[in-house]
Amino acid sequence: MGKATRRVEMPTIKTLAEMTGFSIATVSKALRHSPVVARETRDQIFKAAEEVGYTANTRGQALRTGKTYQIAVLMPLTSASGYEWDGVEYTQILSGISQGLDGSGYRISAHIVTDAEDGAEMARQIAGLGLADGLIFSGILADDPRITLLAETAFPFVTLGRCRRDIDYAHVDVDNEWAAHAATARLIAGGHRRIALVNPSRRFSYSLDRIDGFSRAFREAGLEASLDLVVEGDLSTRFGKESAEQLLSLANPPSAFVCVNESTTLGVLAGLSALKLAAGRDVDVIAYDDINVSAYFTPPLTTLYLPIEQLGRRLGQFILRRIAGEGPGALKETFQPAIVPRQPDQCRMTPNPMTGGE
Amino acid sequence: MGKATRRVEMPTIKTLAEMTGFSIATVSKALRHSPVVARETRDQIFKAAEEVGYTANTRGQALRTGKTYQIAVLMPLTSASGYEWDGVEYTQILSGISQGLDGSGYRISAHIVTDAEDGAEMARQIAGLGLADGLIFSGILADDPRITLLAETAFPFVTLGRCRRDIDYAHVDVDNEWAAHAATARLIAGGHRRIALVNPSRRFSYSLDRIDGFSRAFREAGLEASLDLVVEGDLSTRFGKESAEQLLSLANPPSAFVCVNESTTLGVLAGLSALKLAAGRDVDVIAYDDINVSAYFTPPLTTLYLPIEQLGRRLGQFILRRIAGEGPGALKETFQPAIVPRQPDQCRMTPNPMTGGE
DNA sequence: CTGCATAATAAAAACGTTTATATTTTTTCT
DNA sequence: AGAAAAAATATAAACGTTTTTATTATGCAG
Repeated sequence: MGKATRRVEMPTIKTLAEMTGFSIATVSKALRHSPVVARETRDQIFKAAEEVGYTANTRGQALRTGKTYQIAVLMPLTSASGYEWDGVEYTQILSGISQGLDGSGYRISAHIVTDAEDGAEMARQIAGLGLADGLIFSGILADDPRITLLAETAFPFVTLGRCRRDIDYAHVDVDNEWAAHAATARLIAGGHRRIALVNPSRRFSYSLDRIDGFSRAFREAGLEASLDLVVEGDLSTRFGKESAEQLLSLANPPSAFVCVNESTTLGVLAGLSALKLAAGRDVDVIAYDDINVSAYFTPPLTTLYLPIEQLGRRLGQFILRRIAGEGPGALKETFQPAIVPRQPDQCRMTPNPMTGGE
Repeated sequence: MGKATRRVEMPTIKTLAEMTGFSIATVSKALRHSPVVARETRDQIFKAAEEVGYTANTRGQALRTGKTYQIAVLMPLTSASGYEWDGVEYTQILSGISQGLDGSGYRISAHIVTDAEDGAEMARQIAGLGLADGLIFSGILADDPRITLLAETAFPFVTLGRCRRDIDYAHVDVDNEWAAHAATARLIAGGHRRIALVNPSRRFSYSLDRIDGFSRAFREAGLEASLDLVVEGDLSTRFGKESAEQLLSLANPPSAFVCVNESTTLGVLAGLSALKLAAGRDVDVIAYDDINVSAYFTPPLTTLYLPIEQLGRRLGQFILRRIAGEGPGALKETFQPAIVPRQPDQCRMTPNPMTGGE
């Protein structure tokens, strides 16, 4: 009447009750395949439902059951202006989660958080107010307040990454220690002795994991790790560029880089180029590869490929199982990255007398 | 009792009613700042609310009002395997939308869609079942079924991009015709005559816009547009590389490229590199810059910078106004990209006798 | 047949709001 | 002071489900 094109009245459970002559209770039970209702009546009700195109009203269900049929995902964005590569991998993560949730009726609600405190507050709110039935988040700190917070409640959550505290919770992770070790060992085998590690802040758990792997590779080779060449910062392209420039201007510069993600890698390459150096010729670079694009860098780089979408898929599957009541025990998985060699990664500089292998 | 750590009973409107001695109706009205309730009672009720940390139950509100306090965002992902740059700009878009929604109480629900049909079905569902109060989507086709569908209903939506049909709807867009014209004109002024346009499929509205601008630049210079050098495909890095290789092997190859986004640009650069050519030396490349990273390409490229996060912010603001009842009339904005010169973009090849300016 | 399980369905309450209508209290005016 | 008007609050219904409890119908043993 008043409003233009008033949406046609949606059929409810009551509609079906009137159509079939059964009570709304029976209709509800039938729709949920309850065994107490006779097969024949159930069929009848389903027929009616199909006829009028009935779909359960999520709001009614939500109120009654307390469920939202939503999975909240916290997307960490620094929102540093001009740093717009930030979080690019999140599209793939969301896509993966979405696949993992497929067919379950659960939807994704995305929440942008700008830092750990913000994230903790958001987690508290989501769990406390029941804004979602489950929570997924990443960017895990060595001592992550969100994990300690949520682990105390019964609220289902799964993390992408592990914290360093001994807490029992569902998670999916990449074996960062292994990956950093593999990259570093490969470079050491190629004759490199001064290797830079372009890393995120040590607050992040995976930052520490990478330093561990990095150190182990040196230790296993009987060498002293070039820990003075470990730099940490945001993962922006700018940071990569500045790091490369700064490190290469040192008295005892690196002959190779291990880069934490593609954004910084691109920055490092830009830094090399600004110094008239080239990866694969003057310096070797091995990169973590979130979004499968390093193959197109000039030159193509050796990478540690992280199947990010697959991780996302697992996150989705795990959160569903948590919501279904399963404990965190079996819901832990660590993916081994694949090393994709695209360069010989042989050191072309004479080993520095100060640090070279003895 | 049974369940471990049974979450403490949340205070409801009823709790407040009992605490203050008023009826739940009065409490409800007070909380919503209704003018009918006396100032003094309102203060009393707010004090009680604060005391017990009351927050309105979204599910109750949702059922009663029919509102979900959610904005659905359709994220188009081709999910072509190995093409993981796809949709990288979406993180920024979501971030922008989130900012535009800030303080409104609205949250974002993200829906991954794989193609236009999927997207149309999802739009129909969201609007039909009232899964959200508003809808935002992009990847607009010249004749987009979602727009025609939704424009018929009263369901609030805002698009990122415009379709080519004469429909009145809220949208935010980039002036693609202008941008393609600017890039092409700059290259023509630099002496280029054979210019390639690496473009998405012509199904997309903005693809056509870019061809229009591209053509206009030639027309205004009194030249024939090199329309044979317009290639279309998905916007993957691979597509960029293959396009560059294929175009440069033509008998009458381009001396410059206009690239549709950074993913393809990187591919084009990789293609050039594979042919032992370099941008800025043998060939000029101007790129659209979604995620502000072209500055770090080697060499830095001249780009058309799209303030994508800003677009997102506007999308958020517009959808709120649509939901508040405002018509689409004033909710239309077209952003002018900024051209960021980082190369001279001068043609270094002798003009081809077949097509050179006469 | 009566009584009693068992199966099938119905009735009613509840989830937490909002809102239309009804009631009470206060104010204003004659 | 008393009636009418205005202000403040209360009652009750509704949104669409699910679930507990109650009712009716059916089958079967004694």
